[in-house]
Amino acid sequence: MPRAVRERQMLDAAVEVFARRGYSAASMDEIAELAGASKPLVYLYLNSKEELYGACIRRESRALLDAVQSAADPEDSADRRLWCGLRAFFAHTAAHPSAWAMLSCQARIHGEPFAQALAELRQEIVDFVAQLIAAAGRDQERAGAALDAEEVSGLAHALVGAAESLAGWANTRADAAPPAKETAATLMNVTWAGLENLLNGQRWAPVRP
Amino acid sequence: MPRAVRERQMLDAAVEVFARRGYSAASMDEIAELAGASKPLVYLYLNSKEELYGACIRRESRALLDAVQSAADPEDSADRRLWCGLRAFFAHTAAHPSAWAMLSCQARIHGEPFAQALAELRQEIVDFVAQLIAAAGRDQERAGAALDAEEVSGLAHALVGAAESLAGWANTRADAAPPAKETAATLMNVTWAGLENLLNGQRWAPVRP
Amino acid sequence: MPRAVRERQMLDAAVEVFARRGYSAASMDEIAELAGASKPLVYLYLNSKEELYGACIRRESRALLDAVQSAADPEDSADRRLWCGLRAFFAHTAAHPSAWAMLSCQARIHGEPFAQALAELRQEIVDFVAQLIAAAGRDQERAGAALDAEEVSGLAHALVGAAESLAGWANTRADAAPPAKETAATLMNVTWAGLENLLNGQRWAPVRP
Amino acid sequence: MPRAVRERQMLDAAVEVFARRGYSAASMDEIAELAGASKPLVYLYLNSKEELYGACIRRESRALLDAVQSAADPEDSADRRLWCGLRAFFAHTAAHPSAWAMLSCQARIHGEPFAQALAELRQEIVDFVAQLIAAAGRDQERAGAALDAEEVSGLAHALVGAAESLAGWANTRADAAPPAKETAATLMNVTWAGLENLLNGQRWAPVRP
DNA sequence: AATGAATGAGGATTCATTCAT
DNA sequence: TATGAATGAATCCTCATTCAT
Repeated sequence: MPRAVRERQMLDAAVEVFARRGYSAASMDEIAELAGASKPLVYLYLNSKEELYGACIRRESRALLDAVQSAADPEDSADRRLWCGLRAFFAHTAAHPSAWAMLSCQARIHGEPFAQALAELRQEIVDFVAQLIAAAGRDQERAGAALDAEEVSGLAHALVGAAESLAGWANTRADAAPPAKETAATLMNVTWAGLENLLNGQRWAPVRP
Repeated sequence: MPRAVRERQMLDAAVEVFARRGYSAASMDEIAELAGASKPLVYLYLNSKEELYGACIRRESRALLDAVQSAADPEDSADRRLWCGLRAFFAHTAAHPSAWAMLSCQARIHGEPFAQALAELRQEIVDFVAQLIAAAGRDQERAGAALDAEEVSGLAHALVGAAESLAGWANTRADAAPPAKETAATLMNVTWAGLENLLNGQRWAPVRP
Repeated sequence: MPRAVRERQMLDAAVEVFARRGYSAASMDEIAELAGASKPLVYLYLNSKEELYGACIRRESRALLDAVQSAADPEDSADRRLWCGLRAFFAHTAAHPSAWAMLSCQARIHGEPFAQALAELRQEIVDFVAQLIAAAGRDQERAGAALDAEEVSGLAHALVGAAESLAGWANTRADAAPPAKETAATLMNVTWAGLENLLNGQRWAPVRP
Repeated sequence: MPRAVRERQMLDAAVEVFARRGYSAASMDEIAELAGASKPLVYLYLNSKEELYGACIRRESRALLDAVQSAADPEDSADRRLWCGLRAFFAHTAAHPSAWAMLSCQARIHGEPFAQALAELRQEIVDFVAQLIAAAGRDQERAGAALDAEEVSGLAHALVGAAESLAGWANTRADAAPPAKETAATLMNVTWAGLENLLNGQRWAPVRP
């Protein structure tokens, strides 16, 4: 069996196992067995548990980022771009549940190796969303209402967190998961109006009872 | 040193270490050392790694839930209740970063023991938010616009995910973390307008370009 | 509670636990708990696991030896003395099953401490039986047929082994254990005729087919 | 070194150590060292202390049973069969003293794992002997004197116990152990006459002085 | 391209034992 | 007389990793 094929099988198996168990509880034995190869071969191709994990993360984050970024047509309006990106995001996470479980489950553990790689992926997504929000602000053509970078970043984090949460929620109901389109709509429903208001300078404020 | 005190020290240390490393990578040695006690004593009081983890999770989820639930005055309007709950949530997670790291980091790993307990905590929070949303719908007094349970659940998940993400984001900037009030405001800004629209029967829809 | 009483409770508990688990698998915790005392007290009175075990063995072997030896009236004929000794043996082992389990189960493990003490007890019993056999030989008043010491020792070992085995067998059928008298009769039935024959110079010999 | 060979070395070492120390006091470290292998290898091949013990017991009981059962020619008379079986038994236990020590030492400890397996081995031997006794009864062709099953079982237990005891006795005098043939003769001497008497309906009875 | 054989290092857990009171 | 608090030392077991073939 040619090396490239074997290597892909190994990564597939590793993603599966890392998703199921987490990094430290995953065992190279289980991975090798699931990959249908002997452990020395796994080591020959991928060197160590840490590198294997790194390779999994790189492969899966690239795939997810590609899916999201290529879904947003730069010609479109900001809300359409966001909407398309979200649809692509939910479609991808639903199509690759193990990959998403691996990426999302340990995104914030600091001790594990490659926590940084995971954090970077997350940052890239957040940045992408932040750009969309900023672009929407420019579409609005109201320089006065411009949000500061800090605030945009916060909004992007909120949006991404909501998306992650919805992706996980959708994946748990394996039987009757709502289609990506619907999940994306839910999220647009909750957030877009608020974003528009913000960009128009309207803020929610607590009403003294 | 009396047992109760020691036990609390141990739980504190364990929360710290579980947060730093995750369940499986955490070692009882490290926990015992951080607690300033010997390993056998940890076992004497808390029986096993699994039970220790369980005790940590129970203690910290209860504390977080209490903080959030007791912050919302049932006499208030729905948006005020949500606002107060969020403020309490962000204040608590900021005050107990390790606890929040422990609770949030592994919320979705399935293999670990107590994944279920974690999932239940999350569900309780989601339910709490879902109630608030439903209550807001009733405040609106428009029976016709009532959202179905499924949709409310989705919205709640989105909101909770956004909150979790913001809490993590706030905690990473230890130096200049925004105050809970501000973070809560950000989240209300993004979501409340959308929720109100929904409750009024207005939905966001993609505009064909 | 006076020391003597407590000490007896401890020995009782220890015999029970040593019988159930064997020396090394028995834990001082279990013994202390069963004795209804704290571990430090056990150590105060009995010093160490090894000494505790020694005390148990001494107490129980002395009791068993006393029972057997005091049952045989030196005025009686050899077979009566043997018969009475066996009855006493089976009665005692049936009345103190834990003690017998403790004494018999590990009689031959060499590594354990006090294996020697156990071996000595066994030797004392064997010697007692050997004396009876030798006495029976003298009763027979046939100097010519005298068995050599070696052979007598072998016979005694056989008899004692048979008795031990029967005692264990009787103890396993807790519900319907045969009375000591019957067990003793079984053993006399199998062995006495053979012994008499031997003392008369008749030996069993394989018959070429 | 091929796996089969290594595995045998491990079993040999384990039998040795279990015999010396008993199950719970035996340490996997000592076994591995005696086997000339590392501990992980022992675990790789034999899974756990418990399974290793089980494997030892199975191997050694099978060997002993085979030796005894194949020694008795079914064409022979009952006493010859018994005699041959005993000779084989004593020869085997003398040739494999560790195995016999392991099998006999803990035959009656209840808590240990595999106590049942040991008990079953013993029962198989007892049953084998019981069959011989019953067969001897049939040879006698005196239906009237037939012993009931219960009594036969008791006799078999006595005989087996005597044999075990003699085997242990023979093994302790490593220097000048009597040959198996002699030990077997001793046992036949003590027991066969009694058995024959019983089968002829004659019982020993205490004589009132 | 592929693997059976092998291990050093480390982790969870238990236990006999002691001290301060 | 009696004990709550505490631990050093072992023990079972697992895992990432390598070598010889």
